[in-house]
Amino acid sequence: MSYTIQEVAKKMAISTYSIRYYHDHGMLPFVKRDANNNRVFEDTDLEWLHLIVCLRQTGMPVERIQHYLALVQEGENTVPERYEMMKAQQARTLDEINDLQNHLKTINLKVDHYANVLIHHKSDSFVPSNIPEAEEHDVYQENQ
Amino acid sequence: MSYTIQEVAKKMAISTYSIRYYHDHGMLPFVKRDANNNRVFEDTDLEWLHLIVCLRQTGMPVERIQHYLALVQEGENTVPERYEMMKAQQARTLDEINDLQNHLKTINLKVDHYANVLIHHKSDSFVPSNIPEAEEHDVYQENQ
DNA sequence: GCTTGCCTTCGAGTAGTCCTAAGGTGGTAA
DNA sequence: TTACCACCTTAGGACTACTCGAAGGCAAGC
Repeated sequence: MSYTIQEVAKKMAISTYSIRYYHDHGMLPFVKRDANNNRVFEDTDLEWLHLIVCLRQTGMPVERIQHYLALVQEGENTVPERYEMMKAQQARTLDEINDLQNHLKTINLKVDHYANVLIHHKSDSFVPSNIPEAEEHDVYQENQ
Repeated sequence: MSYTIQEVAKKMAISTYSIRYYHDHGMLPFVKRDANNNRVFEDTDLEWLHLIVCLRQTGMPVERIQHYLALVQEGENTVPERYEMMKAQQARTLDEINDLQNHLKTINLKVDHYANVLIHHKSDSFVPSNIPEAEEHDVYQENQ
């Protein structure tokens, strides 16, 4: 199967701009062109791109991805470095998920608070002020 | 309690550059200055900043955060809009956590694969090629 | 008095994405 | 044949949210 840039963009849920950017920066080395110079993507390219999207969205900079892809093409002797890179990315992603889950708790409190305000004091209750203290239903509390 | 910009940066695990950026862009409206023009952060400022960091790290653009903070200062009649904003952010964050968990699976497969390669064929096994097909232990497979 | 270390402002640099402009190609249809 | 649509191309600029460097102020310690 082969695909146009637009089909690939839809499949991967990213923009055509990003795909061109990755291609122009050497991250999709197997993409071919048709007679009209249009990019033609094969399944192999989709796999590469899927990995690129995965690494980008877990926060790996383009430069590191380029390095990783170069290692893949270099051969089996680069496996130790690739292993370390993926382990680092794994740890990084776990951290990020953890951070997001903590942030989610803060947001949940806000949602609950506003839901309560909307149900209980429908503009008829005493509201002391609108300085930020009025928002302190989830007072920031951290380490120590 | 009051804090220097550096103490706040450490507490929030962000750079002093970012804090100045948020302050310069009106997102920390209660930060005071000492006799030497240095920023002085109180606990109230930490709460605001904590929320800013939370919203930023869950992907809300600075412009939206500015709008949200303006709504907070505007008073109780903006609660419905704030409620909608926080619900949207909640949904967005759940999506992002989900995406990250899927990406993590891909990365886990890579880690496992490389671990296997390192244990079993310690450079003495038959390696067919180093074209990307050699990497296809987690072939990209998606919708349909 | 000099160094160290923190703070300040201002302006420039960066990554990655997004968008516009200007143009080419292929298909359909009046 | 001409018009139009929908897609593709490139080059280059705009944008966001930082990130950093330069140049300088102030206070403490030797």
